[in-house]
Amino acid sequence: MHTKTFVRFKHTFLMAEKTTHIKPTESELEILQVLWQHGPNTVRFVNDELSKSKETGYTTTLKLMQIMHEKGMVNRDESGRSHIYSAAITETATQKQLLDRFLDTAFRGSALKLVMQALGNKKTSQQDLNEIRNLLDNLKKEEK
Amino acid sequence: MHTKTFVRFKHTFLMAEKTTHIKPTESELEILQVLWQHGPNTVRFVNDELSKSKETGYTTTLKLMQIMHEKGMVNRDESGRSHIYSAAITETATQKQLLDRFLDTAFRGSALKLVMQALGNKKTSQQDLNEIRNLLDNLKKEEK
DNA sequence: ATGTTTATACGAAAAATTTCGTAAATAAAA
DNA sequence: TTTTATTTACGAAATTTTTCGTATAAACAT
Repeated sequence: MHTKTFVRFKHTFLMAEKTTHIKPTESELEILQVLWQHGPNTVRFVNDELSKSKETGYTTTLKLMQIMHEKGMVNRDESGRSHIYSAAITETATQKQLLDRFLDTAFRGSALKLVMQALGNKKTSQQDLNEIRNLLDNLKKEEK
Repeated sequence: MHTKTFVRFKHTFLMAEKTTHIKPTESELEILQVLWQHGPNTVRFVNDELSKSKETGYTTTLKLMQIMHEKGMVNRDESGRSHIYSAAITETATQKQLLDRFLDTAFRGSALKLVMQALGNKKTSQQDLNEIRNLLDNLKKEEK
């Protein structure tokens, strides 16, 4: 889908084509994960990867990827007999989208609560904790 | 669905009714949010709340809440004419569930990436940042 | 009492997502 | 060449989620 939004900028209004609303389903996300992780690949490869963690029929994966192509979620190279699919949206952009939505629906928008849950529940490595600490320091500096 | 799990406690094994696999759909989650935020309430109230942010028919909300009741996701008091629904699962337990799942599907399990996105994207308040810092300090102390 | 509003129950349509079977084409193997 | 395997295309069934219409009963107002 496609939504138009008004965005205030200085003293003018601009139309912003919001390419938002990439809303991969759970299955689509699993496929994107494979493509992000391993780069452009065939349906066969993706299906083999998915098969490692769950039952999945070849034509099911194929159909899903064809649909994703229709939606513009993946590109495909049709030059060879087996088509090569690649993600058309970046991992971080998608994560940002999903996170925003998730934050709203699950944590009523409170990033604090989400972060605390994420850190509290899981045993996070010492190194990761340090990285977060650095990020915090940077954020502090930025707002002078 | 309902699963039973063994939980080790001291030197004994106990059967724990794990209300695991609560997988509220997006609509169900919206309803739960209202119940968590405002406490036990009627379908009418919940529907009015939802109506503030989106189109929603009364019987639609009713049906959803009835289904949620069947699933054991909410309790209801049928003593009066208008039934009073209340959340049967806690907000934090549900958040933990959803977060775990979300972490896997969207961030491939990396709490670090998720946290950094959450903090990086959104402008988090100074106070929130401090709270996180405290949490980090506590986590540091705990592992001696 | 009679009509109007407001509830629940419930079936079933509508929409979205996922799974699968089969046909047709191409490549590879025998 | 002839079979066998692999691939895409595609329709449609199966599932899940969401929405809605209608019947029925209770409460309320006139």
